Amino acid sequence: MASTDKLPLRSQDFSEWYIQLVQRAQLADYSDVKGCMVIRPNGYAIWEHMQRGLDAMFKDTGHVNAYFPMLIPEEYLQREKEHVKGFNPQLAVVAIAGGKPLPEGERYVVRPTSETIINRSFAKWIQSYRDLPMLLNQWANVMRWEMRTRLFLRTTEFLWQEGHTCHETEADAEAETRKMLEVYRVFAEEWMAMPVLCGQKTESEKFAGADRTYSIEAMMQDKKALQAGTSHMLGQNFAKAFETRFLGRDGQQHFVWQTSWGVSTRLIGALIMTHSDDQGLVVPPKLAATQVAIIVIGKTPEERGPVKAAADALAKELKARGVRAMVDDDDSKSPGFKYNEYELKGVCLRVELGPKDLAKQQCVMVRRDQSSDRSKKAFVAMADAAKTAESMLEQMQKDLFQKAKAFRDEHTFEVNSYEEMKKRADDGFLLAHWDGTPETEARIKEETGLTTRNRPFDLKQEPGTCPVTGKPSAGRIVFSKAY
RNA sequence: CGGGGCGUAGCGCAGCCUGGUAGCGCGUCUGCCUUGGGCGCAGAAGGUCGGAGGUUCGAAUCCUCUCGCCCCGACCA
Repeated sequence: MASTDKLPLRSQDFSEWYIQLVQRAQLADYSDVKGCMVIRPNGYAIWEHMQRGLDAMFKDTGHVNAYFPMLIPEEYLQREKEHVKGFNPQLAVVAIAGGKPLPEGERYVVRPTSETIINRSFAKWIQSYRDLPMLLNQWANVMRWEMRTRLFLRTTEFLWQEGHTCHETEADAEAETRKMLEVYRVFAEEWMAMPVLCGQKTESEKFAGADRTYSIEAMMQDKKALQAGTSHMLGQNFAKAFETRFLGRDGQQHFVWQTSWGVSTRLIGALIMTHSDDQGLVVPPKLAATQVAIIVIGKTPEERGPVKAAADALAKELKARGVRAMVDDDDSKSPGFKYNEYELKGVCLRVELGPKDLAKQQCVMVRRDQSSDRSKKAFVAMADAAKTAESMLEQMQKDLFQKAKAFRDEHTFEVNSYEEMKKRADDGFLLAHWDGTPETEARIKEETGLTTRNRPFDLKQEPGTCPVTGKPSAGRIVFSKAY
């Protein structure tokens, strides 16, 4: 059993806490394949719920799913100058196939992202403005040979969805880019209960091959930032490289305007680092595999019999309401052991049911996000149990978001001098002026470890002075240390 | 590729500095006892100390080489 020792404390060593938690909650393991991880059923269950939520939102916005090959002819990658420059160092290349070495130029790369191979198809499929917009999404694995990896946050191979769309006009593509960023915001905030900043990335932080990149940025409990999703306005860069053209309403040939956007299993890491505590995993109800665990308590079979019957009845009622509930009748483990076990695994609501409760026709309910406070046990009449459980889950979803938002807001500051930036480098999100040059951005990163996250849409842009160079600044941007 | 750390029982570790033939916790097995916050007690099994070479009467311990893993950094859509 993996759960006899306590976790390291978040406040003492956040990295260690995170790694131990991921493994002890049986979400994922390191693989023997360097840089890769094994997502275990508990971890994959969270991904499945994420997929379900996201996929529904993509369909609502008119997108359809498709699937393209994992191997991309090397030559495709080379076609877009910035794209190949950005990804070349991270590629895994297939140099032998069918027992024969492939000559240079005829090799394949394992997709690091699919813009190029999808554009090959777009170029064939799209003839006229009547074929537009083309709105595709792909659920897939991709591979990027990163130097340093971290469970869920950055692994050599990862699972994601990548949306790829083609539009008639620049304005349409821009609107799509922003629309999908908004979909990500809603998903992050309403499903993951994770507040995010929506905004534009800087030139040096944008996607290789895009005109503009937008991101959602979240704050983890160690006050570091995590880029949780990106949406790219690709302009006509790939269209030109692959000759993805259409006959316009004006009777002329035009290159399509494109977007791409993606989120990955990194979101699982984000979820953990946003909500979980020293007891283990905390998962928002909308994404939890098990929302309610009912624990049967009793010494003898005579005692347990009626308790089990009541527990089963409650579980049935919960399931009828669409709540993911389970009954734990295992008498080989003590109730106390199970409390800790379910807290580690992130079950949202624990129901304790024993002979004493049954005599009073009640049960005990403990919300996972309040379980460290032992006074927060709720005594609930059995008649109301299902309804109460359901409303407690709803409340928990809201409270998790509010708590995370309050944390982020408490750790967001305006800073007005370079000294102040250096001093507060580890304190969270710093709103600072910047002269807009990559040189200054690079210098700040070098000297303080701070990187630009994005320029949030809702951050009022007022002119000021760059604290580093004293040059004029168009407005503040978010700086933070980041994963 | 730099910097640091670690390889000793299924898992987590101590022992190493100052050499004397291996120990603790958890888990496992047996029995009793327990079950509302990680039950308790008693007993038992389980190891070529990552590998190779060297020093020595004697090496987990000292020296050399080697393999592997982890953390931090550099890198990064």
